[in-house]
Amino acid sequence: MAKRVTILDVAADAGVSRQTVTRAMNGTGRISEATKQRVVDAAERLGYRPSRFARSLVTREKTHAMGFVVASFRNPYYTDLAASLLEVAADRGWQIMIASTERGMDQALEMLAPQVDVIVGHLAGTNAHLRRVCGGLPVVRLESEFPPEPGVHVVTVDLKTGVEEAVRALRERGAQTFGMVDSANYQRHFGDDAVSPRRQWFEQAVGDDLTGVIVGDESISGGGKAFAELIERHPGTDAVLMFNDLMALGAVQSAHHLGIDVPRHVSIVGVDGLALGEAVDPPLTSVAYDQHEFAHLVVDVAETIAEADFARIEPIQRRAVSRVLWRGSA
Amino acid sequence: MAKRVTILDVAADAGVSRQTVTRAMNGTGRISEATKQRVVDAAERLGYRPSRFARSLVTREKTHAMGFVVASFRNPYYTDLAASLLEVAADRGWQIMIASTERGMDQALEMLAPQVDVIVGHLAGTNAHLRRVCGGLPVVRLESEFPPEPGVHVVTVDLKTGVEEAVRALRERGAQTFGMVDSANYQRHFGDDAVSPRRQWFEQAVGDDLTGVIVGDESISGGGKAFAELIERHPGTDAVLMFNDLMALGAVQSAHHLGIDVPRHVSIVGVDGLALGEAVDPPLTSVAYDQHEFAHLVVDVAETIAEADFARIEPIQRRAVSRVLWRGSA
DNA sequence: CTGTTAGCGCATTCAA
DNA sequence: TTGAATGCGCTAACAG
Repeated sequence: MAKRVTILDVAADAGVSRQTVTRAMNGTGRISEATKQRVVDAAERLGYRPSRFARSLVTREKTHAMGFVVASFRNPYYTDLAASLLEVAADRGWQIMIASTERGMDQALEMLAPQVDVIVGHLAGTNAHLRRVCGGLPVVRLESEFPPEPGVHVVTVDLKTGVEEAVRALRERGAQTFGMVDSANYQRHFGDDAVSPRRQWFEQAVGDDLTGVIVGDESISGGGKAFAELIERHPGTDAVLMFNDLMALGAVQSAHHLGIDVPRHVSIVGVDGLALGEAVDPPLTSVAYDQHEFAHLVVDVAETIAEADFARIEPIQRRAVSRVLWRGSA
Repeated sequence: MAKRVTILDVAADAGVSRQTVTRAMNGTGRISEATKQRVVDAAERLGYRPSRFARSLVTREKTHAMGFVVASFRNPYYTDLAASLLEVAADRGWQIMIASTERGMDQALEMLAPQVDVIVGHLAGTNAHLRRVCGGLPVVRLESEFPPEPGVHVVTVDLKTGVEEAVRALRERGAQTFGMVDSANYQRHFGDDAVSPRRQWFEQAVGDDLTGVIVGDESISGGGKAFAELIERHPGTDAVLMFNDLMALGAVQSAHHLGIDVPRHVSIVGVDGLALGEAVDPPLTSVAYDQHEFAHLVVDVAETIAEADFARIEPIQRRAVSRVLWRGSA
């Protein structure tokens, strides 16, 4: 492995001091065109590339880096969110480094931690565990049910309001009986008796008009299967809340196969407001959060942490609003 | 802005030398449990966080970082590719930093360049321009028609073979007349007379059996519109190649609206093999490249560059194969 | 316009 | 087990 070409090598080769090399490479003002050219040529010939670490060390780089941890980029929920975060972060001078937890969350975090100033993501595990794995790095948990604490901040979405709004509006449109497809993940994590928050809000909102709740896999096909089962077991249901848009996509497909007219016979409402919802027929109505607002909240928190120079500060909690995005399926 | 807490502050607070702090923080062997605890406590109290730049500078970090430039994360083509790249890169010890060119390619590159060891992406512009903007950083162009040159390497997909295979197989299945929907982007870039490579390969493969080619926007709706126009102008067409899967999705939707049975009346073939193609009905047949293989080729190139210590080396070119992924639409 | 000096914050030698 | 020196590669500040 060849020794690294440093600024000194270039300086020697060009017969100048290292400071002159810096000036030539960075175009920082006062330098004669001739020597600049000589330095640039030498650098090119030697294949010189400034060390980003050394440079950042001395300039105390003004752009910060955020590590974004996602479960999987195969899931449009995460890619949609990543798209918004990428846009907002770029506008506000933040870099995004991404890692997926498909090979294990701890491994992803260990890889990311040395490279970034703050970790952001839908993280599992206790706050204490996260703090340990992240090596003292500030963490921003997304959609976490754990309360924030020093070093671990939280950004969530108030889906409750959106779910209530959806139920109210569906009633106004004539819906009288409600069903829901919940995610199996929740029970897998917290036990068979556990009831997901979304389901709680929904059951509270519909009261006695609930026909039934079926649990399904968090995927398109899982949603489709669970929806079919729900309709079979509770044929009178005329409005269904799907745990999220991915599952709702499967429900729309499933309804199509079963010959059920959506939304005339059954209204289908998803959660998240994914762009993908527009690609199906009918387009998906969804309890949507504003991804752009959400991304801004995340960067807000990161910015606040950065302004405190990444020292210990009061834990922060932010909450984005949600509202029903009426498209075609309800 | 508070001064940064350094290792010296912790050392002073704990009443030890800085090396002892290093040892305590990194768990590097010889240190008594008592002093270690004292140091860790002091670090915690002061909110000490090691500088990743200083550390990387001195340890010559073994994990490299790759800057991945995409046009937009709203486009499933890029998110699918990013997912594969993320998986492969993680397995092979590479970090991925992502930036989108929605706010301008040069801006994205300038942001990325100081943070990574190599730039990868679907880049526009001349090689010379890229080299300048990237500040001498090695570049890997994806799907580029520019030949590689020192410092600018290339990874492409051999779609020609896949397109030929598709036409041959469609003929065997009875297709006699062929149409195509091309992307308007190509002509926008290279002038109205320009013919995209995909179109060239397709026209060459179908010969006299071509009914027509319509140009459309590179989007779901653009594909749908162009497909409808193609069928209207050339009603006899019984097999259509869509420029890519995104446009093909629109074509399937459009056929549905027009009451055209796919694939009985018209076969539809996309290009890229996106996972999204499985979510529609009928699922999309596509000239697919193996994203996993493609990602491996990209990391191969990056690895080769890294092994040469990022010095000037012979330009590299790699090419992934493609084959037809028969699903339901053809 | 150019060179010299002095760090940035850390880990890796060495001694003690 | 701990401490003292040294250098990673670079740029900022001050010379000249």
